[in-house]
Amino acid sequence: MLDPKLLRSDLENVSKDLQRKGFELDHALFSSLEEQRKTLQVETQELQSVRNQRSKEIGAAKGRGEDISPLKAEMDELAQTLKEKGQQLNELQTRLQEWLMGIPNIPHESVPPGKSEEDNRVERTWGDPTQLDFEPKDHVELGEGLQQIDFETGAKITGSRFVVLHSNIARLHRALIQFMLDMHTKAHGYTEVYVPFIVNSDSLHGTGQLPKFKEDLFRVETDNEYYLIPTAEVPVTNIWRNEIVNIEKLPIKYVCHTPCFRSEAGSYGKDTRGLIRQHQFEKVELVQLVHPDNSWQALEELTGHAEAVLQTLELPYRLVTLCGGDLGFSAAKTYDLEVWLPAQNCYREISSCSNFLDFQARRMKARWKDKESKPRLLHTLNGSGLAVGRTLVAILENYQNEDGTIRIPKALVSYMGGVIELKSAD
RNA sequence: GGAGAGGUGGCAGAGUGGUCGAAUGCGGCGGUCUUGAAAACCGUUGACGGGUUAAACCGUCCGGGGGUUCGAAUCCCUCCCUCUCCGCCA
Repeated sequence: MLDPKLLRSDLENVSKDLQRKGFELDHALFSSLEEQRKTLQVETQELQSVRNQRSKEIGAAKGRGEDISPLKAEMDELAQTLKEKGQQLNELQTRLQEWLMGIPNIPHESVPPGKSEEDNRVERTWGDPTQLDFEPKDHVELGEGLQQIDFETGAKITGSRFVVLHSNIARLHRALIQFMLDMHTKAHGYTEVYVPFIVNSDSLHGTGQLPKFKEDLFRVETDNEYYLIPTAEVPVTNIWRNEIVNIEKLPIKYVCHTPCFRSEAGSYGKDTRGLIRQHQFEKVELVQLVHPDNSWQALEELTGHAEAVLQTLELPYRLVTLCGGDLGFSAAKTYDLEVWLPAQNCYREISSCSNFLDFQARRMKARWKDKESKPRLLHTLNGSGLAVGRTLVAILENYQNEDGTIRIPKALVSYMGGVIELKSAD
């Protein structure tokens, strides 16, 4: 959520900045709601003030044993007016709040203009695209060839966009998770957390998935309004919802492995082949809560932590800055890491690292405080470190041999119990 | 699932219709004392919103929502959460 004070004081510029995200701000609506709110709020508060004063007088008069019935009659009318005004104010504030919740974050000035991913800016490339002296197979062909990736059974058990992994590919999938968690805890100073995979709607409002993106979520059928998490970002960031953290604890850095569940509404027909876009996938997520002065530096660092995983696995990738139009709802700036996939002959997203500034923190009331000052909003960041399924895809495709076997990256051999190659007999 | 107890400020904990945003203790901050620190003593210390150049000032908040009342932390309804015991169970 944006700062309402900013909207009141600088509507023109906010509006201009939001256009870079392709968002049209309704000036007239805001101005009119805001004006009504102000008038009503002042009126209501004045009435409340009178009521409080009169009530005290009644109390005092009663204490002296006086007749209070004339005073009470006067109060009846006041109470009635107050009730009406109060209700109007409530409705208005709810409307304003909902409207505000639907406004995306303002893109940072360094975010390139543009409408779609074609306008994203490539910042740097690491490694050379893998050269194979044979026709590369894609991960589906490789996995099915080894009889260790089984989409048909996934579809039978549940439906499309689900998968069953077998034997050493299942193990490699697990090895990747352990490897990533170990790296981020040991080398990058993150604390590992384990969190619920089902969350309530308050948490989803906090990080920005609700109210606008309900159709992307799986709702759990219970009396409570519960959802499966679309990313660990939701439960992990919400650890600090409605909390005030002592400045000495900053920065807070969490790493968390969870499954992620996404309905993928609106992506019908897109990436229908393979592991790239599943309803259920594993992700190791990096989350930071930092002092507002440090969030831009933290974004560079966090992105570097995700890059380190790719580098250690020796997977070629590039780093792009998302353009305004491709930027997510809550983010002020996002770096995507795109890994090279030989079979597709292109780079594909494997990590997304964002700075949200105080946008999520304001929704969540996640604040920090030092000795002298009042509570102030934190800045939040997160990034994939990395998406596990897509990393598996990248390894299969980049480390394939002509006969369809797969070499295991050096860094993973110990996690694979010494296995150095995936073969169909496994 | 059954029975019971409870949710109050950073924490602990009093408060059962008015002068209660809330005693007291701890913690925090400032000071006295001290070469310094500790102890002791004194003072101070909630959040959010409106308002103001700044202040003054005003409002809201005692788990959430609703109700009764001139007036609610306190009474009623409802939901959520925590704890204890029993049952079941990875």
